[in-house]
Amino acid sequence: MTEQPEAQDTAAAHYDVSRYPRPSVTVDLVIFTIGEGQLRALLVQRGQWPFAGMWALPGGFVHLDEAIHAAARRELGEETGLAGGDIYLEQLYTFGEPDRDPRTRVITVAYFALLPADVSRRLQPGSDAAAVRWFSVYDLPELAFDHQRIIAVALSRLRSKLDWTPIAFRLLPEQFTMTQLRNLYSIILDRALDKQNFSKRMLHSRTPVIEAVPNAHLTGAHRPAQLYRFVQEGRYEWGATGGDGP
Amino acid sequence: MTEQPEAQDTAAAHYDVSRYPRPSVTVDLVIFTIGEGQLRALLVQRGQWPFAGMWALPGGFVHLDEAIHAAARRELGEETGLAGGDIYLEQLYTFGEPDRDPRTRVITVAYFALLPADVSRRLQPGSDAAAVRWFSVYDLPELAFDHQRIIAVALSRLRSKLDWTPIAFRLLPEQFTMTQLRNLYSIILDRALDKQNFSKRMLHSRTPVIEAVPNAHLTGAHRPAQLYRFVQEGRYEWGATGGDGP
DNA sequence: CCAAAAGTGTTATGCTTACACCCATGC
DNA sequence: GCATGGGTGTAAGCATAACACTTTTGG
Repeated sequence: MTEQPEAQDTAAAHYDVSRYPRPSVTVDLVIFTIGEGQLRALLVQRGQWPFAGMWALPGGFVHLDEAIHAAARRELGEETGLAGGDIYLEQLYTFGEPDRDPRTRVITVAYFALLPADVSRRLQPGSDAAAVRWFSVYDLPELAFDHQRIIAVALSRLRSKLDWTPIAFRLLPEQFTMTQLRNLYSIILDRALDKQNFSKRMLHSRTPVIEAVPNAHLTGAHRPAQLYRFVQEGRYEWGATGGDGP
Repeated sequence: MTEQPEAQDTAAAHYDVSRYPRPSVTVDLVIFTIGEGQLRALLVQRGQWPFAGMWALPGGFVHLDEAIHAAARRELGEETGLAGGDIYLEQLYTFGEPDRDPRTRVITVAYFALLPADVSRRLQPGSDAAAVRWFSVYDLPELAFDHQRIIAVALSRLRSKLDWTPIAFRLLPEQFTMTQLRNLYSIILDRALDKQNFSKRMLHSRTPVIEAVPNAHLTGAHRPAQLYRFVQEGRYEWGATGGDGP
């Protein structure tokens, strides 16, 4: 029977539910951003047992009166100082091996977030002088708990979503050049991409996803580059952003 | 800080972890099968408050010393009588709105399972004369909790995985005709599929996924149909079956 | 003038789609 | 022999991949 431990019917069954031993439930966040030509994730250094001194994903407990996605967004805000709900946040997977935390049984619902490059650059990670740092996902330190695996799963999800959802734009400023966009894909997919074919795919696809910003050009050391913006053509199907669920 | 509620460091922090209020954690199962030309899901009728008399997904508590995927597989065995680990089982999503269960805070990790048509046909659902039944996913009764939504998410996941993973074969017997396979896709995707093009896609794809069984034909009312089988060409990348994780 | 980066065009390939057609069996 | 479902073939269209080329700026 649903919600019943041993498929037993008892008259007082609706009181039993709270008598069973309960695990702790946390959320852990894989916060991605693009910085200095690298895909980076935000990590915090642990101050105490277990895994004292090691780096770990930001996270925390889910409050009893709080939705899981709300806990994830709260943690995101606490960790980055970004209050707005405009940061991409998606539930990743739930990890719950009995021995993943030596203290007690802890089940963690992992989320991943995407910070636009310009946002994370303005950010003061660890403004309280705490040990909070961006790490390249291809050069991670030894991680606490099963966080290595969580990041691997997050990276895998990010990669696979890259070419069938417009998720990439959540890592870029509102306006960007074609080269920036291509570099983003190149960094995440970890392989070279043909300049022209990439551009064609983006601009001349059946349902166009980006459009040129009129009279907007990025002036730099060489020929000015056209600026593009993402176009949401009537609400795109995102994975899961604001609410709780896909 | 990870695993800490308020990002505070205290000396006795490793004792604090178990003092915080903890939610109950369950697993709920969306068990799919193909029966009588329909995509069906297994439901159980609730005997008590809350939602007494209504239909719900099979599920139960995660034991404290038990991995989540182990709990899901245990429930699958209890509900279907199938002990083997050869049934496809994949973590779907974690639902945890504070009010989704009127008894107390219950977070549920939803899984979906795929039963081959021949297996579910041999099955005695509700052998203990309990109210356990297969329902067409396109004609569901009113459901308890947020189970309607869980099924919707499961169906969506099943559909999207259909054409980039060999997940369909987990719903068919080991050998099947091309028409059976096409009907399966047709039922799940809820649209007609061209006979020849479907066959071509299956047989002449770059990495072939099925192969003809030599000298095996299904004899019926008309021309005998070739039997095919799935070919795993060196361990395919499944979503998540046995272990815990994608 | 020249290096560097932006942007354009052309061809080949391969998968998908839409159809038209033949084959084998039971009644 | 004929209805029914199983199986094969072909041509058009679209998207991608590979690659050579022109344009525009700053120094």
